[in-house]
Amino acid sequence: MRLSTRGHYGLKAMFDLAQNYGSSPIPLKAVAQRQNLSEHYLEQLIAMLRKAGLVNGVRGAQGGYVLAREPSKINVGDVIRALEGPIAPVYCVSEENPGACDEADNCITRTVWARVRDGIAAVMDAISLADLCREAEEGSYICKGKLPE
Amino acid sequence: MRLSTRGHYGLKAMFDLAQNYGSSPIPLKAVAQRQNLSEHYLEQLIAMLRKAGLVNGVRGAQGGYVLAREPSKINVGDVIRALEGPIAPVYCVSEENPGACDEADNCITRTVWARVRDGIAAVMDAISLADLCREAEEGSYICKGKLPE
DNA sequence: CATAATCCGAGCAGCATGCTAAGATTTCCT
DNA sequence: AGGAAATCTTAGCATGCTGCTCGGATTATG
Repeated sequence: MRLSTRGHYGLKAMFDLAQNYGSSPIPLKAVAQRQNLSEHYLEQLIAMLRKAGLVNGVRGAQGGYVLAREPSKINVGDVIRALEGPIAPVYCVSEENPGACDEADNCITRTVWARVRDGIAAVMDAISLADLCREAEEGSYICKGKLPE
Repeated sequence: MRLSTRGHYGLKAMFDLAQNYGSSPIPLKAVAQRQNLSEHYLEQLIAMLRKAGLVNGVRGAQGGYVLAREPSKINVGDVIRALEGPIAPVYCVSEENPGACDEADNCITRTVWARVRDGIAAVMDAISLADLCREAEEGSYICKGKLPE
């Protein structure tokens, strides 16, 4: 039940771009340094985000990346789906193209996974990049230590 | 964001045991056949469930497995944690022993993962094996086809 | 004592992850 | 014009996890 680093790093990068939204394009090198990520690896992640229409690249010197739309119009679910594919605790309840049960599949467990899927999606779709920026601004989060249990 | 087959198959097996709760021990072979799973593979999964105290094994002929407590006292979260480890979309918000942020980790994203974690746990902890048996009994589920979007 | 079952551990092919590396291309700035 | 800064593209690769299989040891029943 784990996210890969793609989603993890990718959201950090998108948050970084959201914080700098409105200014000139942000080069990946700056994002990588601020977020402490490998620049080359980030290139691959941002390519996926670009293909998903979430960011635009600006080539050449003084180029970089810019969010394709306002931070309030991009939510965590968008970012994660672009990087990790459709949300699906198991293949047969994937958000897109859910595989059919095989004969003996007992669908009771499917209803569980569908509810888990919807729970995850509900959380992710309710948080926009703008929300994250605002929370960071307000300092309304616990940081530099353990999260509360 | 996927469950491995351990959680998937393991819950099916536990549901099977729950449906047969109260009778004599159920041999794994029967579970494997009904749920269409590899018996040898199931052995490994059930070993994890046994170590977690969720099932008891009865050795020898006419042996098998029995739930360690009433189906209403075992929920989906128990099963999944036994098979997949603590719920943690990313390592730094694991339910147990959450790793500390490294210096540059931007904790805003951590709050997202913590909320996702809690969302998953809330769903899983709210469903008991008894609930699943009751739903199966009532037929209050959509089966043999696609789940509703 | 044969049979049915749980237990235990080793092994292993295949796949996804998380990178690194090397370059081709585009654009800005001087 | 030309160099520098950046995006883009493709390939490759080590490592670890997954999803099994296999063989056997142990224990109880009848």
